[in-house]
Amino acid sequence: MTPDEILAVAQRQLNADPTSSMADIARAAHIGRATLHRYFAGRDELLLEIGTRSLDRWEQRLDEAAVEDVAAGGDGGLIRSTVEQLLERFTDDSDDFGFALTDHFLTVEPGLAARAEALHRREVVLFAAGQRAGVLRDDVSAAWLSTAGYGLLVAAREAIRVGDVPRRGLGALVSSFFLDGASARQHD
Amino acid sequence: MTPDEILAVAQRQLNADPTSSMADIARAAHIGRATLHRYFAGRDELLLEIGTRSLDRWEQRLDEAAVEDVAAGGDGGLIRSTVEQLLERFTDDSDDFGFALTDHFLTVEPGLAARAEALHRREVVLFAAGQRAGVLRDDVSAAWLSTAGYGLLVAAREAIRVGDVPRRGLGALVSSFFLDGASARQHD
DNA sequence: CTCATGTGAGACACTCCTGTCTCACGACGA
DNA sequence: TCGTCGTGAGACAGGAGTGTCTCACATGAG
Repeated sequence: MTPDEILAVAQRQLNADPTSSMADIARAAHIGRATLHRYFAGRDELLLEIGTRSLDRWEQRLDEAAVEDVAAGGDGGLIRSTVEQLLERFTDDSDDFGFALTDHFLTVEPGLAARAEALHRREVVLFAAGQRAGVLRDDVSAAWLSTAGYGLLVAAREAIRVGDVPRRGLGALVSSFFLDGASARQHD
Repeated sequence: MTPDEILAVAQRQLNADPTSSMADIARAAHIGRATLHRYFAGRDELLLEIGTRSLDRWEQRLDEAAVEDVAAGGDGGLIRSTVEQLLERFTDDSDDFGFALTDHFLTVEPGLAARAEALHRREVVLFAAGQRAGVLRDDVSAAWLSTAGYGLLVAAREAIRVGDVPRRGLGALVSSFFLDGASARQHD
């Protein structure tokens, strides 16, 4: 069993129960606790690795979408579709990294928090460009738009947990709600 | 120091650090650890009490808003303003009970989970009525609308934690975003 | 003044998790 | 076949949190 496979199991286990101990994780991976310690020196290191990978994924999504280019371009339609695409990808990713969204250790660890803050700022740049281009409302701060998107990801994870909503199409649901909100649209 | 005052301190402490121990909480309340144990038999009981009170508050908000009556009335405008009012109240309450939104123990504890599920259903009734009245979009489930509202409360708490957004007016921000989303409105 | 009550401080045993270590086993290549 | 390497299992000590108990002290009522 490779470190990557162990990490995947650990993520699943921690998503199910964020308080899982090293012994719980080792059991879920069908390996000895000592073996788990050979790969990851301690629980903190394991969490740190997962947190790092979740930020890697986030960063990768922003890179794929070329948010800086899109923002600089100022094309409203492109910005809007980029936001949609990002939210759908994020929603898919939240399957893997869901617990990282709200885990206290991961939000407190200085290195991770700094990286998360930097990625957050990249998003804010995109949202601000959308506001200037007239496709996103500008009566609220771009930072709030980004944070609201985060909240909807937490909601998506919760909806899956409870089983309220089918996983299929959840990404579209998130991005659609993000853009249009809950009101009935007057221009159908 | 009364039990209520102790609980208030405990909530503040747990909001700041959800992993706080009984000793941390006692220290924050400037009381002895034994005294804390006299009021609350154990950590679980303390958390349970806080969780119960957060659900009490939630229930109280739904009662105040008379959601069943409003839903049965079918008046679209009233439903809409009730949703706005609820979200603003919830946002204010999240100051006190923020950590309860995502705490694992509180979402897992069977009694609390059952009560939360019941309150969630009351909200869904209101949202469904809004859909029938034509003021809320009906291309997504009413359950998702309720869960999305929950996500925005998590976002509001996060925004305050980071300091991105002034607390004043945050309730209006949440309810406005919930209803209208992030898109620029075409009919300004 | 005296006594009862509530409190803080400390001690204690217990549990759980962690991190380390050793040892025996089995697979695998030389 | 024989060694090597990775692994699982178990033992161990240390630390942290919990829950209980005792005791000394202060406050306040009678």
